[in-house]
Amino acid sequence: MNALFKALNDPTRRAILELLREQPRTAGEIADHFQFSKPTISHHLDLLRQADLVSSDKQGQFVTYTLNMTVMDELLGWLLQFKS
Amino acid sequence: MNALFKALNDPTRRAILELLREQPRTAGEIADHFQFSKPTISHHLDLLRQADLVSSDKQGQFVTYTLNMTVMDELLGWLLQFKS
DNA sequence: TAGGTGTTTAGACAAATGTCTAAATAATAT
DNA sequence: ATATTATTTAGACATTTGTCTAAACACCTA
Repeated sequence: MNALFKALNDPTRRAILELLREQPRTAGEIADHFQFSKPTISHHLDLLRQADLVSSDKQGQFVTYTLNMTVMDELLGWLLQFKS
Repeated sequence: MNALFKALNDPTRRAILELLREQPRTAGEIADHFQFSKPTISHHLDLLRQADLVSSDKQGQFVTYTLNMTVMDELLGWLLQFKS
């Protein structure tokens, strides 16, 4: 839960999630959408992976990142606890 | 949205929200539930207020904090965008 | 085996964060 | 008035965070 909120507490990381909502993308493709350096984006992806918000799959030299919804459900559950 | 995620990115602040879920409480009552100093809790309450997650109401020397659900709905909306 | 491309790791650094103590403010009670 | 209680403000300080550049690693191609 800590890693989840930590990962979500950054606008760039949230934008990455919204980007991946459309389709999986490679690290490079993701980086191209932002003005930060590739190492910076790589670090953001690492935090998203630590929170289990994305999964990564290496195919050759490319690493493809995919959105992982299951952990969002955990957040949803936490949130719904307040709606009652 | 930034202030919201920032406010949620701390276990103490999330615990405060869960505490206020039961009923409104004064700053002192809230502080009594934690081992941190009162100024520290006061600061946490300030961040929660900035995110509009709680509202505060001063009556005499006591300040009562109340959970505000409307902004949680905003988060819920953001979350549901991924569920489709 | 080289050289090129995609990605991550390492290390540095300024800015933000969470905590504390001491002091200030505000309301109440004697 | 003075002291007591409730809360916040101010300032300090160590830790964490987001960013960068330079270098390393991994894979591919000729």
